[in-house]
Amino acid sequence: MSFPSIDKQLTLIKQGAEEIIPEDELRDKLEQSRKNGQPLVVKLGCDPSRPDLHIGHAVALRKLRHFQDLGHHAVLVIGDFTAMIGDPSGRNKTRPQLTLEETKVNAESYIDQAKVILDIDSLKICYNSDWLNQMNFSDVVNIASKYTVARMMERDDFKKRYKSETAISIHEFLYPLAQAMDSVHLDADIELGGTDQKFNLLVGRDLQREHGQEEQVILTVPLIEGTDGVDKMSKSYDNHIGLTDTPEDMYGKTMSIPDTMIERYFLLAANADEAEMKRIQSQLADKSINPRELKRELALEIVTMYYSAETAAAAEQHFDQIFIHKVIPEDIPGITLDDDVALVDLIFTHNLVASKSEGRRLIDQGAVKLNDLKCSDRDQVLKKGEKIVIKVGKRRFLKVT
RNA sequence: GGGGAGAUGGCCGAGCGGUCAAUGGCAGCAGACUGUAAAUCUGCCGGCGUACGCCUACGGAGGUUCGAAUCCUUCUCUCCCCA
Repeated sequence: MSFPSIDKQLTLIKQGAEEIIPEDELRDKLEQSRKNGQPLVVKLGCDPSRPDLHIGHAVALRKLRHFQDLGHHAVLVIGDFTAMIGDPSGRNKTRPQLTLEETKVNAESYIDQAKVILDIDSLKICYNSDWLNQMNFSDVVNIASKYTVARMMERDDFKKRYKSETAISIHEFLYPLAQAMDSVHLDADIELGGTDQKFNLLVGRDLQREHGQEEQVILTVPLIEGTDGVDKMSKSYDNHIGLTDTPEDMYGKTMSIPDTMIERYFLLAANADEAEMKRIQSQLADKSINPRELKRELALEIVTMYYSAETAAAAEQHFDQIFIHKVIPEDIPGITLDDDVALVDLIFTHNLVASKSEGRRLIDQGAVKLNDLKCSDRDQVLKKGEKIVIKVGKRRFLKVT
């Protein structure tokens, strides 16, 4: 097996990376591996407590893919055991604990989605319950004795929670230790993770040292902000772009990011290289391009990544139709009326509004259109057999035939 | 074991006997405008009723009061200090 030059490897590895600790050890490891023709073991842990992946997860997955492309040995650790603990990282409260069965189902869909990004043939997948489940209480006491509370409290989120007087359960301290044991078990050379994982990744180094292993190098990637441009992308904030989203949604959601996020998305979500980033930066800086055009480019690129160029082009066309030409889409839900019905009731029962109150409010605000005509009568009744297209806001439609 | 503080709407966070369906910020929704689902401005933002109204809500359960998110008792949970 031959590897690209060290500099070439480093360039790709560093692309979009937040931190590499310590960088000179990475270089050493790369040199060693190149000399011996021995690939590095690169570990990425994933949390199967949620089944849906989004492009935030994809940042780390693509980084892992980079290592695969360089000829290294990628290992995806499914944290089915650690999911039972519930990683508190970046959270301000304890995560719900899941059972092994629950995580198993999630893990399968996770792998299925990760396939789109990773080279599945050369990927090693393992479950950390395989070794963590074997440990007994005295083993746990033993590794727990290797770490002090003061060190645990260095972790930012623990510190914050402690300061803000929110609960920290003892078992949460075990999470970093468990994750570190994964590194020991795999004798990992490099571990990847989001910036919120930095502490956990560093614990891996400590435990490896305890076990007489060469310490892993850690590489963190930024956590991408969600489509609101404010919070970290997360399903629970409802600001995520899911890997299994339809191409239309994926395109549309990308178009909805604030302008300030354009650069970041290109770098983290679209894999833009240095030259491309430079171009984008200068275009944004000198205003030689309408930011909208960059977003189109971005959206097209992202959809292409997860689907195909043709699908992406179709998604773009779909978007233009609806949002620029404001055409009513083809595939809207349709119903037939068997009786006269109040408009408010109809849009409520078909989930176009969350409550009848909201429906009335929207009608008052002129947000409801019947066949493209504003309807301002909150008592509007639709007659049986009437054919009409109802539009609530810009995106909610119902066809009555 | 002892002493103290606290639990408020999706989140953060005011309120501390009536005027509280509860200030404000964030998120969300809509309208205008536009470059799009960007930015900005405006409006809405518990439910049910066409307005007055009714119901449900301020950790749970009781109680005091004409009246409680606000006071009392108790339970659950959290935090701090001392041992």
